[in-house]
Amino acid sequence: MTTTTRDKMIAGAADLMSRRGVNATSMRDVVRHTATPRGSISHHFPDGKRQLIAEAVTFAGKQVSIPLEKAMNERGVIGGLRAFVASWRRQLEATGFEAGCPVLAVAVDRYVGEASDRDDETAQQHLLDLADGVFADWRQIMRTALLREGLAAERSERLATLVVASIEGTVAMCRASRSTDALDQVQEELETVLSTALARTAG
Amino acid sequence: MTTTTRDKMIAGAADLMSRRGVNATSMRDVVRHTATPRGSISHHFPDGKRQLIAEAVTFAGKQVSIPLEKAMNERGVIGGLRAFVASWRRQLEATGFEAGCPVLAVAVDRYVGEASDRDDETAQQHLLDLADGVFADWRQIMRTALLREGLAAERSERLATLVVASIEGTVAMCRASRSTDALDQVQEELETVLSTALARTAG
DNA sequence: CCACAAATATGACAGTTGTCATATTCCAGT
DNA sequence: ACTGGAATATGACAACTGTCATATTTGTGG
Repeated sequence: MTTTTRDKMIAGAADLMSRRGVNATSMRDVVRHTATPRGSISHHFPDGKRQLIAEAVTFAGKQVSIPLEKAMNERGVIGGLRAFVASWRRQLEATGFEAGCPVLAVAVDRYVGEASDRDDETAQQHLLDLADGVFADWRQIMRTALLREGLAAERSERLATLVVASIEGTVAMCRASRSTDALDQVQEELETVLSTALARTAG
Repeated sequence: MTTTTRDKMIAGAADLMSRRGVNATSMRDVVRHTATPRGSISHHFPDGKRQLIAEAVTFAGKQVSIPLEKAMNERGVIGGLRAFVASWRRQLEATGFEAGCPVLAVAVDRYVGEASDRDDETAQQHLLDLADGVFADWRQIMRTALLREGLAAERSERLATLVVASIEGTVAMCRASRSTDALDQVQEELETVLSTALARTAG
């Protein structure tokens, strides 16, 4: 495939960003980690590191949202939540609690490129907008599933936000504690909250 | 006071870390931002940047936990939750959604110092342990307050984890969206969850 | 007033970063 | 076979990083 090198760079950047953060991930690290040619960076990403980060964020976003939407459609809200949590647990355990969420990394760890100009400010916001769009995407999937099972619009939106935010926070905390205990606890409470909210609707 | 320079450096480091992340905060940035003498860094922090980060994390931890514990004692669980959320909302709005949580920054954005030796691995874990300790501290305060109002031990622990994790995640999301909407939504749902859990106990 | 340690100033160090310019290789289309 | 553009290789650039060594200042106890 023609785009293999490019895709490997994007996936490798997302992986490294999720482990170390944005600024601790250098382009030389990416080519080392993915065994890709360094000379191709400026060819595949003419706008430099900022473009690579941007593509890594949308890549990571889809990598989560596509199976999430599928699970929601096939297994309902509770099943979808379980799949969502399970995928994060898998990622934590498979990497020895090294990898977290690259989208959260962009939201927390601002990339500081060439300073001075007002390009700086606007380019920063471009990356933040991208991360915000991914979070909004995930929330939207959750919200739609809750709506479909009969929950009110505003309640669905609030619960969707709670689910995404709490799991993002929990994944970061699990990385710090090198344990999935927090994830287990949050999963149980979220299941309880969603179940009772849906039961109240049905009853 | 003798420790004014030192304290200004610690507070400034915590502030910059909460805005840009750990690796995007250089020691030269800290002295620029706090108008402190650069030559004093190695004097006040002989172990270098890692020590400054460590002190900034514990400083930020206490800055949250002390008023949180006070609010929990004076106003109960719901009041304490409201104070907790309000302090984060204040921080977001006062800084134009620039500042987030420096402890989360340490958990997400790994500081990469001098490589090679196994010091690397253990020193990394020292910072992660510190962040984990702060999160555990906040959770403990929440858990104790829930216990005191009659909730079962395991439920208290789970709910405390949910509260801290969801708010940490929400603050990061709000920084990305430059809006407190997510915080409003999460606050409302958390209040509902805690209220019904406590009501079930009392009734 | 003096001495002595704490605090600050200043400059240098090797290493890394993102970016770019220039060469070289690869490979499909004719 | 060959040509033209895509892809890769290689090295260099200035800027920045954390750290350290070496002055110089400051403030306080004698």
